[in-house]
Amino acid sequence: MKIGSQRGKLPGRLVPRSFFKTSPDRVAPRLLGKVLVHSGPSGLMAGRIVEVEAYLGPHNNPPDPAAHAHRGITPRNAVLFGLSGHAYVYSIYGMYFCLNISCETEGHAGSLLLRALEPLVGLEQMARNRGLPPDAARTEAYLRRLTSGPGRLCQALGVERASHNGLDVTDARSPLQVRDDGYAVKDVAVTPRIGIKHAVDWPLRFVVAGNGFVSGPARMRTGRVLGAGSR
DNA sequence: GTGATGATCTTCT
DNA sequence: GAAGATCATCACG
Repeated sequence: MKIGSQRGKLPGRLVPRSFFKTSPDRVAPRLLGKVLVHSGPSGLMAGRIVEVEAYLGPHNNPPDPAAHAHRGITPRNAVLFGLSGHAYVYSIYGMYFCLNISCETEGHAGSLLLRALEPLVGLEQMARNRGLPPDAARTEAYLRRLTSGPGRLCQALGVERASHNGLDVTDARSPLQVRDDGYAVKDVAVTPRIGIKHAVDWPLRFVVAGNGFVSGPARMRTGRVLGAGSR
């Protein structure tokens, strides 16, 4: 399929690279409400970003011990040290993938982990990719299992390392894009990051306050709501 | 609802 | 050789 041929069908407008050029803790809250779009062999799928974690680059003071870039560049994390706005996809626990977007300037290796989407387009295909039966009722509990969680959203959209690592999400020709459809998030809440062993209480996880597609146990789905003007 | 357990393998030391 | 930015399932209350 020719990607360019369906450019006009994609929701909203492309988010420019300049959007990603600042530090992860500043970009992450602003990324909430944007739309992740994947146009691949199995069709168009899209979801609204409702949960993002920030991982600070090794230049940060103090350094972020939970970040993959913490000990410097390796073959795995090389994408993070390049231009901002590129997909960093890695495999985790031998069975899942996680999708990040590089940010900050070249060499600074800031990273944004996409942790949950609210599914918008291509729900049937997402369910197939996740190995779930189709469900006409589409209860919230069912929809949550599609894209609530970093491993789940990659599986739902068919994102994996071999074909998606290094893609430019700010390129109109890319099968993986971040787009802005004008949706405005009301409140952003902050919590500690999930599933890490270091810097466990740094407030670098950002969620759309009150959104049902945020991942994790109930007590982790709410947090301190950021005041107006801080985003 | 919560907490524990195991699956499974890539990456870096 | 160990750790790891996860998830599904199970027991329990």
